[in-house]
Formats: sequence, C-alpha cells, structure tokens
Amino acid sequence: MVTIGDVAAAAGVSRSTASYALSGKRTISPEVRAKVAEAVRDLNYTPNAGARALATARTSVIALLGRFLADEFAPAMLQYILGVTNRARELGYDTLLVSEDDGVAALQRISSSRMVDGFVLLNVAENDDRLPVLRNAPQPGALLGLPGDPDGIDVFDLDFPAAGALMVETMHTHGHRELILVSQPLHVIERGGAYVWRLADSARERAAELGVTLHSYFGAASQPEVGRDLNRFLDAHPSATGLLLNNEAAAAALPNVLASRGLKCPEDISVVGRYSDDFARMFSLPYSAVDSAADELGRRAVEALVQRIEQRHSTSPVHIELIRPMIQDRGSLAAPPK
Amino acid sequence: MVTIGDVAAAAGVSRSTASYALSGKRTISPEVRAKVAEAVRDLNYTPNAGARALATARTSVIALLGRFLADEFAPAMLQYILGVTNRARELGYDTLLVSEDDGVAALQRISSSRMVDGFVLLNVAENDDRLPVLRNAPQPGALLGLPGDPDGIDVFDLDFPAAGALMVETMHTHGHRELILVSQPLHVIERGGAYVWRLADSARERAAELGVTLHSYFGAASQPEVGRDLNRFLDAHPSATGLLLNNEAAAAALPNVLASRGLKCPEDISVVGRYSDDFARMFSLPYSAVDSAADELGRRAVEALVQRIEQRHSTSPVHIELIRPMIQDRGSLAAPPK
DNA sequence: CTGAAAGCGCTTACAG
DNA sequence: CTGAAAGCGCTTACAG
Repeated sequence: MVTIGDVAAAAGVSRSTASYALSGKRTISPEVRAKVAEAVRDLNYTPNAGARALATARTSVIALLGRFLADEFAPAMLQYILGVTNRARELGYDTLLVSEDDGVAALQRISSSRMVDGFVLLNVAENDDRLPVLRNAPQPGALLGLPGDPDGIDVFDLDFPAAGALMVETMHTHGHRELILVSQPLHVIERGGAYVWRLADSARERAAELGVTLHSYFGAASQPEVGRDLNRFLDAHPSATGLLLNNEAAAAALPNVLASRGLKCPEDISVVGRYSDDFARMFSLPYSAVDSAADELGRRAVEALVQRIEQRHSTSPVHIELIRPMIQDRGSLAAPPK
Repeated sequence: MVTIGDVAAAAGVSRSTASYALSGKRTISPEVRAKVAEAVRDLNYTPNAGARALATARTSVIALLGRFLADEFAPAMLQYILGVTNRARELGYDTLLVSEDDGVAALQRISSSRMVDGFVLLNVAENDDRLPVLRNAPQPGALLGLPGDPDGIDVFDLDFPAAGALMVETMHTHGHRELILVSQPLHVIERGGAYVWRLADSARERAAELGVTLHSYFGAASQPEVGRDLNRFLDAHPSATGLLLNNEAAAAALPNVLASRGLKCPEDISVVGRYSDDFARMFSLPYSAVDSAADELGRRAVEALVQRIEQRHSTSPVHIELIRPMIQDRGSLAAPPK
C-alpha cells in the first residue's frame, strides 16, 4: 500500500509538505507542488480513507436510512435512492444504504461509530422514533417526508395537502361531481404514513367546498387484493365518474380492472394519480398524475445536508421545503360521460 | 466523544485490557470483563470506525456497484439491492451503494482508498471494463451477472440458457407450435447484456429441436414504445399462440395491449415471462414467469464475498453459481385456441 | 491474567 | 515557504 510517506520520499519533501501540497491548505512553491503531483501520479497514490477520517473527523460518507417494509410498495423508493446517491457523489460524498429493519438501532450504531458525516432519512413517519435519536446525534440530518414534529431538522416533501386539493379541483374543472379516492392501505397510516391522510383530508375538504361528492377508501398495496378493492369501490359507486389514486399499486392494477369492466379512460371514467414521472413511464401507467418528484426531493435533501456538514456550527435556520404539486398530463382526464 | 480510554479509566484497567475484553481475543478475568462491560454500558461506548479501520485494515463495509442507465429498467434492480444490503447486515457489514456512471473510476477510487472490504458488482456486462480493475484490487469481489470471462471472480446469475429452453419447452408441452419472443432492447445487448442473447439463442435452439417456430424480437424498455412494439409483433404473426417475455417493460405493458386487441390470456394467447416474483406481485403482472431470483442471488453473492473477506488468503476455488430456472405459475399458460 | 508501548496513515498546530 | 512532531482512537505484538 502506498502512503503519503512514499509520496513524500519520492518527491524529496516531508510528509507534511506532501500533505499540504495535496490539500492546498498552505502556499507551496510551484516546483514542490509539481514534484508532489508527479509522485502521486507515478505511485498512483490515494489517501487512506480510515486514516483521513481519524485525523479530520470527517468521512465524506452520508447514510441513507430507508424503511423497506415487506407490505409496502418499495419500488417507488428507488427514485429517492438514486436522487440521493447521485447528488451526493456530485458533491463529493459516498452513500451508505441502510435497509435494516430497526432504524433506531441502525442510526445509533452508525452515528456513534462515526462512520458518516450525516443522515438522510427516507419514508419518515408522523411520529418517527428515529427523530429523537437524530436530534441527539453529533451529525446533521435531513428528512424525506414531513413528520408531525420536524423541530430542528431540515425537511423535504411533496405538499400533500395541496396535492389532494389540486386533484379534486382538476376533476371539478372537468365537470366531475362524484369522485372516488383510493389511498394507500390503512396500515401505512397506522405506521405513520401521515401523507396519506394529509392528502385525503385536504381532498375531502376541497370537495366539500366545491360541492363535490368524495368517497374515500384505502386500497391494498399489492395484487390481487388491490384489484378486488378497486372493483368493490367501483361497484359501490356506479355514478362516480372520477378516480383519484394515492396508491401506486392501485395505479398499476387499474388498467386490468378497467379493461375487465369494459371501461375506457377517459371516455367512461377520468383518472388522476400521484406517483413519480419515472415510475409512470416505466410501468406504462397511462394516467395523468401529480408528480411525486422523488429524484428532486432526494437531491435537495442531500444539498441541504451537505451544507450543514460543511458549515459545522451552522446557525442557518431549519428548512421545511414542501414542493408544490403539479399534474403531469397523460390524457386520462376529460369531461364525464353524459 | 467517548473513547476506549474513557472506558478503561471507568473500569480501572488499561486500554489494552479494555480492548481485549471487548474483542474477546484473550482471556480476561470475569470481574474485569464485567467492569468493562458496565463501563461500556454506562458511557454508551461504540468503537470509532475510522480508528478501527486504520488499526485493523478492515472496515466492515462492502461496496455495491450498480449501473443505473437512464434507458434501462431500473426498478428490477431494487430486489438485488435489498438482497445485498440485508444479507450484508446480517453478516455484520454495511453497504456503500455506488450509482456513479463511471464504474471504473468509482471502483478504483473506493478500492485504493480502502473504504471497503470487498465489492459486489451489479449488472455485469459481457465485456465489463470493471473486471480488470477488480482483479487487480486488493479486495475480493463477487459478480451478479455472468461476464464473458469471469476468470478468478465468484459469479452468481440465473441460468439464462436454461431459462430460454424451459420457456420454450413449457409452451411446447401445452401444445403451442408458434411463439414470439420479446427480448430487451438491442442496446442492452450492445452494452454487454449478454443474458439477453443467451436466453434468446437457447430458446431458438430448443425451438428448432422441438419443431416449434420462434419469432425473435427486441422490444423497447419503456412505454409507449414497447406497447407499439408488442402490437407490431402480434400483427406480424397472427397465428402465433404463445408469447415469451424477457423484458420487464413489455410484461408491464402487455395487459393493456391484450385488452386493446380484445385478447384474453390464456384463452386466446399464452404468456410466460422472466422477472422476479416480487416484481410480478407489485406490478400486478398476471403472467407465469421464470423467477429471476434477484433477492436470492444478491444474498448469495454477499455470502461468498464475506467468506473471501474473512478467510484472507483463501485459496478456495472460484464459484460460478447459475441458478436453475423455475416457472412460477400464475395461470397464463394453457392449450392454444382451436 | 494484565500493562506499557508501538503503529496504522493521515492532518495540522507549532517552529523556524 | 518548509519540517519535525503530536495526535486522531483503535489493535496487538512484546513483556511480565
């Protein structure tokens, strides 16, 4: 293994000079700098990460803590993951992906062993038990998902209440007066998925204001259950003309359900979903939807985190960024049938 | 920050004794061991990862190098990722997820900085330029995907030739004599996705042996292109009664295509795919398919890697494990229509 | 059964 | 503009 001592020897300078020549933290004569650079190239030197971490108390690694529950719809997570890892690398950081069930234990272990400089928490729950641990950790954090009490931590999320209102308004504008909302399963809420009820409550409220009837349901997170659920909801409300989906599995299952009922979209029924653009493209979902902006949220969380990491005693105020929802039009919205 | 020095002081022993008491690498009197354990608990001590890595030349971290290309079907990757991260953690390792475009540079950087103890390479290409770098690295590696020359590295993959043969045989057994195979896009092969032609070649060969007509095509990796492709293939071969899909996007798009053509599966056409079980469940794919065993392959790769990491001068022979394909029955196979 | 000391490979005050 | 030395927090031969 080639060390900075080898570089120094090859360049004919001291180790400290070699180190400074590399970091640029003090002025070095051009000749010395050139010699060191040459030695680095010749010997193919790369600093030892562990040694550097020990000396500087910085690792250039961030941790991404996910919650990948067996009964949830994990694939939507990939967009967040790639947004985080890609942006982190652009800013000079690597990403430790932590999928451990026990997020509290993982956070504690990784924080106190000083393996990383900061944390991004995915899939943050309303009452997330990782937050108290994060607040006490010496490293900063950023949240993907708005908890009940975000106090002191940067948060990035879609504005779910605004999304719910927007979905209802859009349907109303097209002339729909009776809608069905299919949310994610109840157990997602029970586990702290607050965005589910935030969207649903806001949709209900806006519907009331606009004089629109809204039937609100929870659907399963996978087939074949969710297909049965959709059929059940459609059976129960034959006069409903619009479907709002805050449930990726329902969106994936809907084409089959509509086909089996002989319904065409948007001629017979209008549909608007809430999922990421990439997700829609990859899974061939033909429905207009509020883009969940997973990639962008992931990138922004990393940017905020890195800023806090790099200005240590940062007194900069905490950010709560809720992205304004926008409907990506895929032609699934039209006037209701006569 | 609490160090082993603090623990030693609290327990009234030397730092080395505290260290040995923790590692168990030499016999310690019960009293001392109890005192150290108590101090660790009281002070909430966790070893500093950087310091430990420097002293032991081991990090307890593995790197997972993916290739997440914009025009490929990334979601299928998540199963591999979770298989790797979960199994790694069970074995005491954390996982650095590397999504960098330039895999060679990433491998070089991470290897020479000694950030990890080993590498798992995802999405390995026929002629993967990361392999020469990996062979020269001081850390061991394991591959998910069989390259043209796997020499010296453990490999884990589905047996794609066997999968192709099995798909054809199964159709033949049900009485089908004219089939359409839809593979992944040509650019996936050009980029080194050898499994695509391995499956296709083997399917063609087996079809010839059995006297079955096989029309072999490439389909796009996303909508709406892949939907158009499917329609084109079906138009071109109206007498074909079976569809083989080695293309996740095609599988996701097919339900709509069949519905729009008024075709029922399996009454009018039989379908068999190749994708992971979870994938099928989550995306509501109703087709029988060869399970790509992503989770299991990920887990096995980690096991092999950890074994090599932990028995340093391991002379154990290199493994090439090709998982035997199995068809998960979802009722999409039947006799052809009269 | 335990301790004092060296060493892992860096960075960075301290001195000149 | 440069060097010698201390120190980051561990582990592990070496000694007793």
